[in-house]
Amino acid sequence: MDIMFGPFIREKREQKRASDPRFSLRRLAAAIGVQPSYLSKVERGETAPPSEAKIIRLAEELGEDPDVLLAMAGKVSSDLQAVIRKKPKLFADLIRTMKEMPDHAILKLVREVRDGNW
Amino acid sequence: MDIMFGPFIREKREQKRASDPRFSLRRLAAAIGVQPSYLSKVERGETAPPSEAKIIRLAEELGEDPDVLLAMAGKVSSDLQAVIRKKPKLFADLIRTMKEMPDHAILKLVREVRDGNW
DNA sequence: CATAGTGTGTACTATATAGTAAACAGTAAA
DNA sequence: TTTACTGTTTACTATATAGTACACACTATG
Repeated sequence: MDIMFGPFIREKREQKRASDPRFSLRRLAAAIGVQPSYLSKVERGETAPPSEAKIIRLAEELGEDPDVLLAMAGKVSSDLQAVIRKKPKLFADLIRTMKEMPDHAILKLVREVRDGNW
Repeated sequence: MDIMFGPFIREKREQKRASDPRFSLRRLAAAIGVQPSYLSKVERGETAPPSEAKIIRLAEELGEDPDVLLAMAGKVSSDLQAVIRKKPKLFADLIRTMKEMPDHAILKLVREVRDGNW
């Protein structure tokens, strides 16, 4: 799940590139603020995925979900971590409980809590 | 919230030490597998908190909640992170939604989900 | 055929993380 | 007064993280 980050980025970039020359490796690298050589190595999985900040910039440029890209890179966004750290017992409990639940149950729960049906 | 980790450990250790000589700095250091000099620096906040593994050993020895100690050290346990990474969208959504809820609401929700009232 | 742009290979580098090892000074008991 | 502890100081160190800088070879365009 970790080796796929680079190739996934490459694929998405090349898809976009077919219709938009701004998605050349060099131009994307410039857009997210890294050297082309570095992005090249990242995309081929020769190097570990970049920092959280660069991954979020990539997500913005490619129109991908930052949490998903971070997960592919073996990371969890620092803002989520901050939420957990403020109430560690509560959130540790919540997450370990929800771990056992099927996707649709979590989805439903989130919707109901957010809609105030709680 | 980060500077308090060391002093908190020292306080808990000294409390235990009053009735149990196994909680001298040197003995506790040996128990968790670090040099006394290192634990000394950690307890005085001279050095950053130890690795997750050592913090968990500390929690075991001191009878504290590992998630709470990790939070004080500015960390989130890697098993929680793994849960989030497996379903990043779902859990990112869940956590950001629950962030706004009061403690008792989260607590109640966890209890009800766990008791199957869901 | 020059030049502008493509991706890649090679060689480093700065900073953070997570500690070790040995010696030192003080206290308490045998 | 030696022995066995206490906690601390000082000086390093290995590994990981997150990249940079420059040169190279190739392709397409004007």
